[in-house]
Amino acid sequence: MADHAAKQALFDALAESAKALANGRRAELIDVLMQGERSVEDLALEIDQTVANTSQHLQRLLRAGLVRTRRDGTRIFYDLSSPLVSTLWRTMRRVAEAHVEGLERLATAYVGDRSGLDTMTRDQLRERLRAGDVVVLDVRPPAEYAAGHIRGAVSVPLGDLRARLRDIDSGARVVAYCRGSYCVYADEAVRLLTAAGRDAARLEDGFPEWASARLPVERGV
Amino acid sequence: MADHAAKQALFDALAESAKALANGRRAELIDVLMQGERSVEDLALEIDQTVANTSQHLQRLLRAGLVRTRRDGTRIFYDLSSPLVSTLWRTMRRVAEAHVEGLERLATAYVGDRSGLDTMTRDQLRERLRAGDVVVLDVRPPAEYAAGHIRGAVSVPLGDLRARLRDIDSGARVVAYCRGSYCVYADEAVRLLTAAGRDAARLEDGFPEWASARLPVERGV
DNA sequence: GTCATATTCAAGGACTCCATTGAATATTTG
DNA sequence: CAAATATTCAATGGAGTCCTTGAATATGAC
Repeated sequence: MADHAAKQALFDALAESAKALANGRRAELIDVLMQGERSVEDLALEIDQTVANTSQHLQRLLRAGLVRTRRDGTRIFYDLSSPLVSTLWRTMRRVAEAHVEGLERLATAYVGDRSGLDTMTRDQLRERLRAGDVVVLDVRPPAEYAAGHIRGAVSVPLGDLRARLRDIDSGARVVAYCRGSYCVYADEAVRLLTAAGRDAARLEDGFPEWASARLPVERGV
Repeated sequence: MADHAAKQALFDALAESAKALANGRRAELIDVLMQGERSVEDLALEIDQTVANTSQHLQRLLRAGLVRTRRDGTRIFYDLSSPLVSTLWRTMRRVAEAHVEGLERLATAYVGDRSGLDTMTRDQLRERLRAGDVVVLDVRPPAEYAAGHIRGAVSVPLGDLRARLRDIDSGARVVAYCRGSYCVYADEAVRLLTAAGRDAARLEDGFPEWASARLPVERGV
């Protein structure tokens, strides 16, 4: 049969993309990059690491081919190299959710108690959008909204929500969404809205899942 | 905002399944297990490692929840814990194929030159099966055939093929398949059949892809 | 109970990974 | 050209990974 060395080299190479994702910080990076390209410094803030360390992780992802770079003046923007990478990370998450022991406990330790929050699935939101009786709020940072958002959604970054409460039709049902199920922006938004007497719910997952399900999206401001 | 430690712990946990797959030998193990459950010794032979080392890799996969075990007398059989794991490994392979540098070179170094081999896609084979004008050979070990095979396929382990040539209708078009595109059994079979003057081709991928595409399968002898 | 077989455990050395630190490089601004 | 900013590089210590080796454990056969 074929020689063992060649087989091992092949499977070592096939495992390369897993190695690139086999680190919590790099997983966080991929997760953020699913919302669109980012500069190194920005990513470092996002994952609470030094710029030097973040840069090294990014280069590791680059060597594995999972991300690509673009220079703009003095800044370098990293982005996922293809939608396949989103798919891989999403699959990885699903497998972890199904099989990694104690994950649920860690998730609630991070996102807190969600039992008081009303939620809505993608399908439910799609129905309401079709009916037109819902206000959809994108509570992510403006740059992420600009890079792509649910069609018809309004950009209201979490920090601006309180000030802009009066702009939101007080009779309407409000649905907030953000980066995904492990993102707490939408939770905060729903709590604030509910406390203000509004009828609010969060989308169960986030924009990447909406987009990858090929539901209607828009770009720009 | 939420504390960094909890977020890091969560993403470390999400990266656990990636860590489990982040090794060539463990990748080989998952790849073999996609054909069905196996004993430790059997798996060790398959990946050319000592039993002790194989056992440790298997336990790592077990801790990550990707595989499960079943005891039968003195033997312990390992199996994938869910079809999700197959999906993950298949996705990882696709990403590596698309993004890992030099993978193609390593693949041909292992499987050899396939330019002389006639191939057939899943869709083409499905058509021919519908028309009924094709003989399909499963050239994997008998245990893998028994665990599941393409409906209508005949089990002809590679080692038995030469002896059983006379049993194969000499006028028919023959399609051989095995574990997948990185498996060389079907290549060998097609070369042998072609050399014997038969009209032979290999299925581009293998049984797991056929099954996960929900095409007709059978189990048993 | 003893033996054979299959698997796991435990310890060690070589290697790689990770976060930190401080310096080096590249680009824009003035 | 000098200064400021953004990113990368290089070196370090500590932790984790991987394979090897030899011993320990568990089950079934006799």
